[in-house]
Amino acid sequence: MTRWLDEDEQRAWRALLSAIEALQTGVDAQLQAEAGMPHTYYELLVRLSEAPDRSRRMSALADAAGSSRSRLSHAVGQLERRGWIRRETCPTDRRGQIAVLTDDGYAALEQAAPGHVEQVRRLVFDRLTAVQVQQLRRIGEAVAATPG
Amino acid sequence: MTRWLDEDEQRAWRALLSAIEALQTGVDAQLQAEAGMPHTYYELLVRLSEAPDRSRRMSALADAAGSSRSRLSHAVGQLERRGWIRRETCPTDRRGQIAVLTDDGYAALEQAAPGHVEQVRRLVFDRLTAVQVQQLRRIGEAVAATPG
DNA sequence: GCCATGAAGTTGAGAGTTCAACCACTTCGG
DNA sequence: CCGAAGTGGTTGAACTCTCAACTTCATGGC
Repeated sequence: MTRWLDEDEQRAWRALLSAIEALQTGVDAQLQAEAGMPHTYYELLVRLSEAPDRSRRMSALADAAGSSRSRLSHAVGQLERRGWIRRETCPTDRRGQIAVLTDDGYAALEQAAPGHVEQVRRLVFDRLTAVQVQQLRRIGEAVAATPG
Repeated sequence: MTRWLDEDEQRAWRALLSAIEALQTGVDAQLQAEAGMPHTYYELLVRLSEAPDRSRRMSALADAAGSSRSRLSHAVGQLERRGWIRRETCPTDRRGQIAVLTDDGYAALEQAAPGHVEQVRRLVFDRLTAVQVQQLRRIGEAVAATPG
């Protein structure tokens, strides 16, 4: 006995899917073109830049960026090759790795940020009222909340 | 002179990113596990199933599903190999191709749909009030609207 | 009619993600 | 202490997506 989506839910769901598609394409294309990295990589740099000593344990970084461990490993490998991140072994747990944002990485982030924010504004905030921004936050938080 | 995001925008943006991440992972994992296809493929089957004769020109299908031409070509190739879609050449435009949902494809969709809807409900609608669903629709439509 | 231009689709290579193993190390029960 | 189970992280293969050519066919101006 499947409870199908009613008319309103259907519309909302499809609108959401279209919005997500537009967002991802727009954000990724901009970052790829102007900064040579996908949005997921940008997010990693952001999270690292906000952390104490610009560094974080791999798994903490994965959680903060909403990434799987595997994805993070591959991504950090790539970013390490570019010299934007450096790996250090954790002193208290020899299994652990610590990802550190390098100066070059920080510079890359600083250089990429304005264009990215501009694009986010164009794609999202220029299209919404202040009230809708509040609504969006509530909705986003509800959907993002872990208990699935 | 970059106009950075203010506190509220920042929160809303991050909540949205987390929500999108949770959604994509949840939806894709469910469909992959129970139906052996990613969400983008599922969308293609849905759009075809709704079209007259269960068929559509490639480019119309791409637009309807919010996909690039290239992505669609690859995807239809894959789905054709599974016998879920068939290609026909367009009678009025010899460049054109028409994607047709096969009976097997329709069956696959019918089999996949309940679990998918269930998951969408769990991830989205069970977490929102009716009012929020309306809000979400408005916001989604605003963000999805083409004029970038 | 012809040619330039543009639209419809496809293709292959490169990049990122997932999934399932896997190794190294830590923790916990006995 | 010792072994079992669990945690942290990596790896390679399979898969999907993007981007930039490229082919084929339609169209509009001359």
